[in-house]
Amino acid sequence: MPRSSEDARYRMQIAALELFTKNGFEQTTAAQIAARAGVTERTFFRHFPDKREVLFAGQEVLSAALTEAIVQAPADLPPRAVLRRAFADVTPLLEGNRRFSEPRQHIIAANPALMEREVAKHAALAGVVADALQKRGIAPARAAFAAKAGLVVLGHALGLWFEKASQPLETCIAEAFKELDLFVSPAGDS
Amino acid sequence: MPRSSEDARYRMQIAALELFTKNGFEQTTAAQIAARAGVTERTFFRHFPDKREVLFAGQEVLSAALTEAIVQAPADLPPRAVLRRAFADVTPLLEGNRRFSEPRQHIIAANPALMEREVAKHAALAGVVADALQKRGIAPARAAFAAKAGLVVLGHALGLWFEKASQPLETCIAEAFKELDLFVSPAGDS
DNA sequence: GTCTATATGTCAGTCACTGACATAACGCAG
DNA sequence: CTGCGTTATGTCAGTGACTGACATATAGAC
Repeated sequence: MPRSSEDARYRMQIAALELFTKNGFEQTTAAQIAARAGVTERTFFRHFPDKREVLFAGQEVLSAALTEAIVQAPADLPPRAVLRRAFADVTPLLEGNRRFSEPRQHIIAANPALMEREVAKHAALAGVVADALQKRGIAPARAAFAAKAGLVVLGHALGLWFEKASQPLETCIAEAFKELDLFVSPAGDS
Repeated sequence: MPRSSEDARYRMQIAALELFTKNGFEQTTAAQIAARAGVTERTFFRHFPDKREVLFAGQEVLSAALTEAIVQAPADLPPRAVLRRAFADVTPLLEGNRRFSEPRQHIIAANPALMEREVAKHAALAGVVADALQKRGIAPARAAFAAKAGLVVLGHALGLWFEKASQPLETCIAEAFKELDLFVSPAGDS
C-alpha cells in the first residue's frame, strides 16, 4: 500500500524526536517509535538502516549544497577561500533548520552512541567536501586535508552559534576562521 | 578464578584480530572470539563493553602520553607549538606499535561500524588534548579548537606514514604541519 | 586453613536488525 | 472499469549483541 512513503517516514522522525526527548534514546525501542507513527517495526527498519539514523536524515541536502557551492566557486581560488565562500553560501540552509537541529542536538549530546554517529557523519561530510575539492583539480591528499581542516572550522562555528543564540551564523564562521589563523600564527610568535 | 585477568584479555584481543582478519568483523561473533580465547561470551563482554572495543584497547596510553607531553611543555609556548612538540614526543610510542596498528587499520578500514568507532576515538582524544591545553591556561573554546585542528594534522601525518612505508613518522608530522600552513596561507594569496 | 575479593561460568531475557513470504493499494494500459 | 505490475507495508521466525542475577572457583591476606 504505497499510500505515501514520505508521510510515514516523516511521522516516524517526529515520533522518534518526541520519544527520545521524553524517555531518552536507549529507553525508547524501535517498536515504540513505529507504533506511535502507526506502522510496524519492520517498516521502521525499511526506512532507516538503524535506530540512530532516524535522527540523521536530511544530511544529504547539506552535502549536496556544499558540493554545489564548492564546484561553482571561481576557478582560481585556493582551497581555504573556496571553503570560506562555500560555508557562507550554505548559512541560509543551516539557519533555516535551526528550529529542528537544536532539540536534536540536545538528544545527541546526551547519548554516546549518537555522538559517535554524529562525528561519523562529520567525517563523511569531510569526504564529500574532499571529493568536491578534487573536482577543482586539487590533489587528493591536499583536498582531504583541506576538507578536514575546513570542517573543524565549520564545526567550531556551529558550536559558537549554538551557544550565543542571537548571533548570525556568518559572524561565527568569520570568528572560527580567525581562530584558525591564530592557531597557525599565534600573536607574538617567531 | 582470577587466574590472570590480563591474560584472558590479551588472548581475546589476539583471537579477535585473527578471526576478523580471516572472516571479517561482521561474520565473526563474540561467542567465537570468546571460545577461541578459552572463555565464555559473558566474559568477553565483561572485558570489553562491546564487540568493537576489543580492537580499540590501549588508546589510554596514547592519550596519557599526549597529556603528559602537553602539560610538561615549556610554559610560554602557544598551542600550536605545544602540540607540535607533543606529537614529536609520542612518535616513539606510535612507531613502536606499528606492527599491531597496521593489520588493525586494515580491519577497521573494511567496516563502516569500525570506522565510526575510530573517528569517535579521535574525537575523544581531541577532548583529552583540549583538557590538557586548558591546564596550561588556554581558554576552553580556544583549547578545543586547537585540539581538533591539531588532531587533524596528526591524523594526516599518520595517513602519510601508513602509505609511504619507510618514512619516519616525524617527517610525516612535519609535512602535515606544512600542509596546514599552506591551507591557511596559500602561496600567492593576498 | 579460613576468609574475602575478584574473575569467571551459567542462564534467561531484551532488543536491534534481517530474510522470506504474503498482501494491499496505487498507477497505468487496455 | 478492469486487469496488472510496481511498491510500501504487514507478518513471522530467526540471529546475534548485550545485560542482570546468581552460583562458583581461585588467588592472596591473615
